[in-house]
Amino acid sequence: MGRSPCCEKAHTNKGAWTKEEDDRLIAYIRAHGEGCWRSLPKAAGLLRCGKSCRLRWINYLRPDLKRGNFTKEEDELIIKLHSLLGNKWSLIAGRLPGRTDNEIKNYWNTHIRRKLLNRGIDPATHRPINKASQDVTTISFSGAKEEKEKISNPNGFINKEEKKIPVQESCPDLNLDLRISPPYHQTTQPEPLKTGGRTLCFICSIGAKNSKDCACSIDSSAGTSNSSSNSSSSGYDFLGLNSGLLDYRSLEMK
DNA sequence: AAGAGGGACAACCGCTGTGGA
DNA sequence: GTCCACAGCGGTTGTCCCTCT
Repeated sequence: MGRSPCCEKAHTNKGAWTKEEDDRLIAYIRAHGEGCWRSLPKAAGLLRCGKSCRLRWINYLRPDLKRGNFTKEEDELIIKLHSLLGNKWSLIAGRLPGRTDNEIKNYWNTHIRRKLLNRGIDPATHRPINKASQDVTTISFSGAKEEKEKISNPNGFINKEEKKIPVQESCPDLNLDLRISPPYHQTTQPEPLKTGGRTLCFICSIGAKNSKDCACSIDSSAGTSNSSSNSSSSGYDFLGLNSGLLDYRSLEMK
């Protein structure tokens, strides 16, 4: 049994894409649009697997991609979103126009992770490293895999660049300790966020419908009491998520 | 100058979710 | 309810390039 391979591997190219392959793929998608990736390589005359074509298009050839360095604003937005969503790179990418999940994932692993460590913040939990064990409720779907790193730095110093930087001093300019608190009180219009008569959980409200983290079925009557029209006064339209649209300009760094 | 080591990033692999038969 | 094809996702690997010794 088992699943058949996605393509005939013996007859497909692998590795870096050539200019000619790129041109063929672009021309084909311009003419026929995206979709049906399995049959695309053959139709476009490419000796590539459909998955490879899809990845190449999505990550590098799409015309709406924003190339170049990440801005400081993007940096901070990624950090905030990661603290909320964990390694849900596609969701994070969805909030950053012109950026791809792969790009963000690479950028996280190569730049931001180190940046947070230098600030004395655990990139997995977004808490100060020396306080990571405190009982603070934060939003994160990622596990505590980074315990190893904490254990490997028992003296409170991290990595080569920060030999002289005690972790104890967490960054003064960025508070990433994101929390959810229960509704302060019911507003006059305690309408839960509903779509088609169905109450949406927090996960769904941020666009992760049907995710395994979705709690709609678990607690559909919890009454998240969100009101997008009066979110700021209730303090419960968390990051503007009730509207289903997170505008990063509204994210304010403490 | 040359090799080692590490960083950055493109690409691949394997798994999961979804929809149709 | 089950099987299968497909798209999409996240983790991992491969490779290039730069810096250091």
